Amino acid sequence: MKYDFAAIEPKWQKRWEEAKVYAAADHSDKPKFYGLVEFPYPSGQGLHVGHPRPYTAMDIVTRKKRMDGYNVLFPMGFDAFGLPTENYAIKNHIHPAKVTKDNIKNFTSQLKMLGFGFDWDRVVDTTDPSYYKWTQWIFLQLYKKGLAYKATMPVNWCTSCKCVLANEEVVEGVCERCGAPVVRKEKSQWMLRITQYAQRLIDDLDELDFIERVKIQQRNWIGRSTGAEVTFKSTAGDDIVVFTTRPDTLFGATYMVLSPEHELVKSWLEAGKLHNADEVAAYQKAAASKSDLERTELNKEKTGVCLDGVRGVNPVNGREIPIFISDYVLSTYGTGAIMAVPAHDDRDWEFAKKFGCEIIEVVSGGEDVQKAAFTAKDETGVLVNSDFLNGLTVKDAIPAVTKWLEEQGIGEAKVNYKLRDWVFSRQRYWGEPIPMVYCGKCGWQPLPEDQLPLLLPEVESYEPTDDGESPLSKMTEWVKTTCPRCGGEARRETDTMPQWAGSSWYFLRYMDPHNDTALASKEALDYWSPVDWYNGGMEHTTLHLLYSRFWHKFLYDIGVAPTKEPYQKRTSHGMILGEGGEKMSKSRGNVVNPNDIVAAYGADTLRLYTMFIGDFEQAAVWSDNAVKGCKRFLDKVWNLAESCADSLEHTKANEALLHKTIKKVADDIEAMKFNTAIAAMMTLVGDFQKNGCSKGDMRTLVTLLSPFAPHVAEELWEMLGGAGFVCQQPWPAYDERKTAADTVQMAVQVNGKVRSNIVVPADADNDAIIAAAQADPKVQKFTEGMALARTVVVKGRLVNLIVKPQ
RNA sequence: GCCGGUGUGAUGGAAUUGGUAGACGUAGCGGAUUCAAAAUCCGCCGGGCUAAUCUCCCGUGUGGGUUCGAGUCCCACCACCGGCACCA
Repeated sequence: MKYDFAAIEPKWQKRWEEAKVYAAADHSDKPKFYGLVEFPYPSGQGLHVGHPRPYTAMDIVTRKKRMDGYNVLFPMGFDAFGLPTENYAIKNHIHPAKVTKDNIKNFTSQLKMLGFGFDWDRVVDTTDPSYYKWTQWIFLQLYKKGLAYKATMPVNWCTSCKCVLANEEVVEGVCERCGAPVVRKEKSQWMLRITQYAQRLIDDLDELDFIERVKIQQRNWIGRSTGAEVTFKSTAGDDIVVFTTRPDTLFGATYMVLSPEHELVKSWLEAGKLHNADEVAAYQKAAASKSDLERTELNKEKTGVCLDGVRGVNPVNGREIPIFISDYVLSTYGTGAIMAVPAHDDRDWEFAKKFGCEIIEVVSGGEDVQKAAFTAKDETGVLVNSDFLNGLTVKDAIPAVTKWLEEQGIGEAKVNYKLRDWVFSRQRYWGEPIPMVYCGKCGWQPLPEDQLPLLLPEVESYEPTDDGESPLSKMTEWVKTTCPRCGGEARRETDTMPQWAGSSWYFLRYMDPHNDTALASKEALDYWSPVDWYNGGMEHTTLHLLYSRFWHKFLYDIGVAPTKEPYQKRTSHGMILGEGGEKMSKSRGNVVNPNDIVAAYGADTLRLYTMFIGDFEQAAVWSDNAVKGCKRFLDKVWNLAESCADSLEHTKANEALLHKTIKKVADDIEAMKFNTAIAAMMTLVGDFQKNGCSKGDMRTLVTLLSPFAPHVAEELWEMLGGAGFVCQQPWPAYDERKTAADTVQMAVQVNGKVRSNIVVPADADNDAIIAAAQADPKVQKFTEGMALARTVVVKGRLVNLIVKPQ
């Protein structure tokens, strides 16, 4: 018989489905294991080779867990709201729901074709009303707790998608999705107060088993910095509050800078206090019209205008100092105002040089501050020109001055975060409707929960409008409603939620996907929480991963979720690149379609190859040629199974390696080193070919192989007379004692250089090993006439003789 | 600029975490089988020296260092990739 993957694979997929071997039990005496992969966006192109890599990896992990006796939950679903579907629908005049349905169908069959052990009874679809009912429900809870609010503010506006973007969706000043320029636009938006969770999102990382780069990236994104808020006076009598991380340098503040949007500037202009009002207004206007891209590109040259008519007063010494406006101070961070200390801040220094401001050294220990700012924040700097702070190090001066400011009532310690609140409105059709109603009398009112889900209405056109309104705004009949509070005439919110909404809690829905009275039952949540291991892309670190941690913490706070954190462990895979080492893309024409590989070599070969291609965490380059090696390996296994000896005993010659391999494959799966696990099995097969092998040997091999290549493993298991499914067998036991051979080969070094090899009994003691080494003629060539000064023995590896001339 | 990551044969990558560098796989070369090809099997496959050998010499981005011993640790640099970017 031949290894006929085209017949075998569908056969076993069908049998697995019939026997429901991958269904997770709601109740079980076994320990639970919840393995999760990021659910795909069901695009029209179908699966590409990027998908199988993380899916196969977690499939292997969860299959191994099942064999280890866990009750495993390994679910799959579809994150189906989003722009591509909507754009496709617009172009082809098909309803997005229909497009989504077709795409999901296609994705499902492709995923099944690859033999993943998903529990298909638990599929979720974020666009299904029975699902988004609960997305809307969570929004209402956020609203009720004051964590969702409507605010008019400058937001990121994608000129091509005609839609608002979250900060996280703007990459280098352009839209993450389409690459079009992003501009600032004043809009009234729903916002989520993620900033209220900033500290907890940082702190709780400590308890989690996330790979370090994910933690670092999240911490950096949240961007905590500690310092103080200090109140300056203006000569016009106002308080100007500034934030600084360096309160110790207060005596060196020689001017102030307000962001162009600062409200004090507005009020001074209106009150006619500024003699150069025209110049100031012109600068404000120019700053407002700059896109993010222009802001970042122009960040080399500092610009600004000095306010003529109002000055600031430094509270520590009563000195009057000039006030500027400049767009290097952001209105959205801190208080939108700074004290400038050019001697000890690079940006202030640069600005001071350009505008001729005074530079006063208050921390000694650096070079001449007229030539460059001295910014060290450690013990190297000592305070000078600073009255009561003189002589203190920077480290000591910061708490000292903070305490003093608090006593004087002119300042206090303060923590700031770079993280901004989450802009939650999108002016598009294909998203969850925001369940809010605006009444002229009562203001914004939440929809009563019994009216959920608030269904997306059928519309004629999904086109976004140029005036920045959602397509839903044209649905006058849908928009018109009554106020839940007073019963009067009211309008529905016409913006929809962003793509990230549905994915912020989907892992909870898998625990109890058909529940109609709660997002999931308490029992299911208690049993399955948290996700034990979640693998996904690095690109979601500051988006989905952060958002869903935020939502989950909120659900924990209101008593819905049982754990503080949603995911115990997070790992991340590298991308698969095209053959040239470039990103796969349609325009480059280097996209590999999994269907083609499955047709030519079978799903097992594809699975094996995507795991063998390289280090799982590292990017890897696709190679059509190397796929063949994996197919050959499976062919060899097949041929061995057909020709092996009938005995169920292990062959003596293979025993040591067999036991080593059992251990190695198990350890490597846990460490996600799938490539070396496969290499170890290849080595074992090489030994089987050399030494011959028995049915017993082959059964063990096939069991080890089954998480990686489940179809062929099932077929061979059956062929070798195994009972039941191989995927339901326990992981083979290995015997530590049997992994050791009787004798070992050791390298002999003389002064650190390998000169020979000796074979000694595995249990030989150091003296015996040294004696054997010294007896070796090749070694003697180098030790002759020398005195042995020292020996180093590494059991089972090498012996090093250190000799000196006599 | 700041924060991460990576750098090893022709090539994808291994290396028990300080212990014989190049496992395993591709590609290549030689042989067996075949009328022939495919498939399969066996052997070779970093560089140098050599007629050929020999753990003889060199070799893990570069230059130093620590160590009996360094791909692995330390210091200084170079190149590429990713993230952030006027966050006071």
